[in-house]
Amino acid sequence: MNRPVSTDEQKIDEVLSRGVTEVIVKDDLRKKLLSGERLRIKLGIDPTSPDLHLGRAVALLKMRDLQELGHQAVFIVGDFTAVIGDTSDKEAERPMLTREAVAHNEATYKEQAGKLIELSAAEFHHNSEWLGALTYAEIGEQADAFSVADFIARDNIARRLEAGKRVSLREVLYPLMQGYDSVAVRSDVELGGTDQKFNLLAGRALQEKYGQAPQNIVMGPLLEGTDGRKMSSSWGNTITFAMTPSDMYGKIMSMRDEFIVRYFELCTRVPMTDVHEIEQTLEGGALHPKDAKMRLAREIVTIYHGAAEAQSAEESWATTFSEGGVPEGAPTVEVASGATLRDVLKDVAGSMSELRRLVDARAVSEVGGRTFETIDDTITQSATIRIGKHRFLNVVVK
RNA sequence: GCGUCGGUGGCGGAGUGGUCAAUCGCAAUUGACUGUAAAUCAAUCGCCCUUGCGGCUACGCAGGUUCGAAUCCUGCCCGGCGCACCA
Repeated sequence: MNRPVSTDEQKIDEVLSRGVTEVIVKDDLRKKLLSGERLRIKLGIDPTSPDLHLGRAVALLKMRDLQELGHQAVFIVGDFTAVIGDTSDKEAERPMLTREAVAHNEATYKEQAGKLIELSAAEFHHNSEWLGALTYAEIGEQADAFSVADFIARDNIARRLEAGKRVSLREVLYPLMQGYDSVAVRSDVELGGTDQKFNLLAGRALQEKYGQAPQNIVMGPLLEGTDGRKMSSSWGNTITFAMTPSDMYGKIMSMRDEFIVRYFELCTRVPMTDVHEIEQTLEGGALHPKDAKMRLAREIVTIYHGAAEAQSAEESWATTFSEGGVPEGAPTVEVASGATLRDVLKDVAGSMSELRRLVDARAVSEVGGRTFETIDDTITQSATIRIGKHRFLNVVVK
């Protein structure tokens, strides 16, 4: 479990550069990594949502790299912060998480994150252990490390103030809590996204206040979703760890070309020399973007599901979309002979009006067969019905 | 607490008594083109049906005025801002 700490300079430099936007303080961290000292690497996890997406993989892969260098992974489950949470979401009233919910999400997290990191060598802590025990006096003391101006200067706060939006005092407390986590676990390095910069820096400030050496910070970029916007579950542009191999493969294939190289760098462990080569051949036109993407999809699916599954996802994708076949895993319904589209598809479409529109748009057809003309068309033999590009339904006539 | 401005479709944001199911932008869906990419073009984008210049339900909530209200009035709820109160 305690592997020796590696001071391989080349590996260390890759750790400090691949998928990294900023390191604070870079020289100091580099020196520490080279010193052979075993460092404590902190990564906070949010137990509110059980589904990890590829955006999270950036920090987790970084953690993995550091683990391989022999450093100690320290995960903080934000069970306390999740409750008091930051209210930046417009959906107000964040529900109080029950202990069961936290435990459940944590278990899911471990299961999913375990694809990327060595779980058995990682520490897990709950920040309710120490945050819940703080007294008002101590909180006041900590709060003294920051000025109101610091907060107002923050981009996201400033923008909301500008726009006349409400900013809760509670949100201002958030960095204090995250910062104190670093004190509690004696963090040497904290990982996070660039959006976390302020909170990460708060850790340094508080550690100094408590007489600890301030942690170094490694910030990674925020991964774009498949459509180029910020990856967010509400946009539907995420790729989650829990997706089936085919879904994951398909999602990656429908991603914008311009992110291919970025995804290789951030979401895979393909050596950077290969990544650079892919980048160059793509630019030179020697490599078709589709082929690059297929390799990318294979690499990523392999991480989460293994090589065999990746292989069959690729084959399934090829038959479905290149040869007009049917994907595996399409839902199946049984109907009586003579059933009409309206009977069979109203639920799939969402509403009758929607189904009418789809049929009018000639979006509903039998795979390899006719295109339906009206919602009263009947189905007399088993077939696979396709709605638009992505939705399939196997219909079995009894 | 007082004053003031505001709460409209997934989001932003028009509309301020009469064809308003609600201009427009974004997002989304579908078709064409493709590599299930992007870009582009086109259509759709509350629900229901016997598809009609059809019916029903919608503009924070509840009432009211009116032939008629998202638009006016009253009360309540929620948010911003200002002032005060409390210290």
